[in-house]
Amino acid sequence: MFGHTGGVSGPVNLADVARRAGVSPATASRALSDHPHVAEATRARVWEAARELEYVASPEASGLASGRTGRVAVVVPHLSRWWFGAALEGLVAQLSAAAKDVLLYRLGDADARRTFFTDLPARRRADAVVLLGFGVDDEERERLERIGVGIVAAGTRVGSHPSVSIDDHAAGRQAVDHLLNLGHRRIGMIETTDPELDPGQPGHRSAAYRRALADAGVGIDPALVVSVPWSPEGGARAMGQLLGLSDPPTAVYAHSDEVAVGAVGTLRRTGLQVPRDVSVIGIDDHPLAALTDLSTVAQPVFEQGAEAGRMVLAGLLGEPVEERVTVPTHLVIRGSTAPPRSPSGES
Amino acid sequence: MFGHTGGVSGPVNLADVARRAGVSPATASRALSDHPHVAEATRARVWEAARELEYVASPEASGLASGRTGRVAVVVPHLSRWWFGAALEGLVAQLSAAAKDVLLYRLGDADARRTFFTDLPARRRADAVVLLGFGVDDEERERLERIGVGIVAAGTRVGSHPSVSIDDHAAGRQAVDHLLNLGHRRIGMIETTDPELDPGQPGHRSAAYRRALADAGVGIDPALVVSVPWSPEGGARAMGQLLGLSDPPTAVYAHSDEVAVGAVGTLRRTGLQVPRDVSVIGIDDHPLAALTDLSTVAQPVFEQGAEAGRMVLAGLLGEPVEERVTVPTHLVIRGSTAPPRSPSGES
DNA sequence: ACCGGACCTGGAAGCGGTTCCAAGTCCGAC
DNA sequence: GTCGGACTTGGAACCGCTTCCAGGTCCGGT
Repeated sequence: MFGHTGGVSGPVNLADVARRAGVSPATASRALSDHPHVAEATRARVWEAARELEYVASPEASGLASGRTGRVAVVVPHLSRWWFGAALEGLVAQLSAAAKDVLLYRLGDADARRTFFTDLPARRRADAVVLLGFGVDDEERERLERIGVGIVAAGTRVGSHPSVSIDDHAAGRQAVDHLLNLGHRRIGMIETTDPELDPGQPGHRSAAYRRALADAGVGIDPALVVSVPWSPEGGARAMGQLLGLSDPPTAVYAHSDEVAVGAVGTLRRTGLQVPRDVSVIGIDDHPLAALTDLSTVAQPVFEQGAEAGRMVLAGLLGEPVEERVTVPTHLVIRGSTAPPRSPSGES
Repeated sequence: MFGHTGGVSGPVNLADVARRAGVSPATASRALSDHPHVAEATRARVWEAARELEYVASPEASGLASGRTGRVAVVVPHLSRWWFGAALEGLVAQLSAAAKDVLLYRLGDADARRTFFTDLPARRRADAVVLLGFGVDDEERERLERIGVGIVAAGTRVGSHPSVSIDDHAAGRQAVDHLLNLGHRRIGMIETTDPELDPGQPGHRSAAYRRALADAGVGIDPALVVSVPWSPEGGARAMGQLLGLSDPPTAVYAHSDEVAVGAVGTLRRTGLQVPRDVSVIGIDDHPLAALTDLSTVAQPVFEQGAEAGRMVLAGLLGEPVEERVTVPTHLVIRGSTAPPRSPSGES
């Protein structure tokens, strides 16, 4: 069936609709795009004709003529990770409700990334670009801006463009404070480095850890902080490293649930019990967290995508767009965190 | 920055490139699209001019003129589930390597679905449509075919259009046969019903279960088969139901890993040990399976998306496309399956 | 030296809409 | 009974690129 181009008598054009409705193409066009200054009766007749003919306007033609594409480009670093899929879902829901087409660009590796920002394939292809969990550096941002279309970010900040995200520092504090409140004093952190996500921005989730400990008057032991690339395996490895310390932590704060789950796996394999021997907390409220009874700090992911979608649509309509929306996170206490076995202070 | 339309002196057009290269637009067009019958020197000059000017062709204009859009529409029922994200990743990798734009349509609910097949928004917007884990009934298929573009399916079959998928029956047998080989005779099945996935097709994974038991001479107890909607919670619930039987199963076969993980959760909560008390096996080899040490039947997901992409590209080039590619699955034995505690036969 | 043909290249006609501009209609107001 | 203006409508000029068609060049063959 490939190569077979269309129905019996070729596609239906605006001219066909106009003829059937007994008006000029100009009027038909106005009627269909809900312009003012079209008699109600005429508008109805045109719509009726269009319906009967199953008319679908050629986006190419109307785009060429109007200069608008009706498309929104979405840039993501990953597709198979939960956060991105969920956020994308929220975004797509909004956009398709507004009849915008979604153009998907996945920039997986540095190569794809460079090509994208060099060739700017999105140029002329979309009316706006959404960066979904995709941080860019200044140079990339500048190049992107040269496309001349609206830019919206979700999950990160991009210059002063409208963006929606959580307060990473606050989320980190919610997690670490929870551990502190439980009485933990020797708290490890599994930090994840994901250059795709935030090349420019410093790790707010890490800063929150240091700040929380400082505020609680707990000294920071650099040995308790382990950096790994994002992945459950990374979490497993990091946990192994922490367990190798002469004075291992009684609780561990991981930057994400997936990493936390990896850490829990290592603990189990080692024969240690969670939370009896070690408490573990993550961030995200990944579905996996509920399944594995992991305490975490929940963030509304779908909602962030949806909000980004709303921002894009508002921007496209010329409406004012809030520059910075922060969605709230909240602590979800499950079965992976508990007070330390022996109160801190005793060893 | 919304509404700000482009750089200093407006976008660069083909005419600008042609002028700079000292040729006509016609020749410039031919040179850039690698047509034959263009002198090598001319071609080079044009490319050079295009590079200097950062020329990007207007897809609207070229689409309008050529009748091709350079876009491929992808239809998915979900985005936040692993399978879909992973398959999409494979697909996108192939398509973007061929400079095709990907248009994403998520048809989440019945409403979106109806609208999609009624209005056919994909009409004129793409050169081909890929159904990713998205089954359609005959009526929908017919409407889709009326768009007149190539159709490719991944994860399902759609009429006689090119498709790539696993052999669900074989996968199911690999799982159930594994349990049988371990000595289990009382084997439960957690069946998932997902209308989005396969409205037309019968459950091959279920048929495989019945066939495997029959081949092994094991009678089928209808009470051992539980149907739930796809989700870990569904799996948890189903497991609860199975445990409520007077003679519960010694092993459980779930249609997917996510469901299996839910089942394992219930077992743990009930105080039963896996695999000592009950063995559990799923299908997919979801990353989660490795993390939770779940035995499963692995399927190459990324690869299915990639193959679908290759099929689309071949079809677009007019090359012959295989009608039905079946990718192999293989049993992955992990720690969730073991021989039954008391050999079958004794009760 | 002449001729046919292979190669290159330019001219120009669309592709299918949108929108500016102007013309026409019809009404109420002066 | 005119005249001005608001509302409708049609004509026509693009939007930027592709491609058919034809003209021009240059080469080898006879």
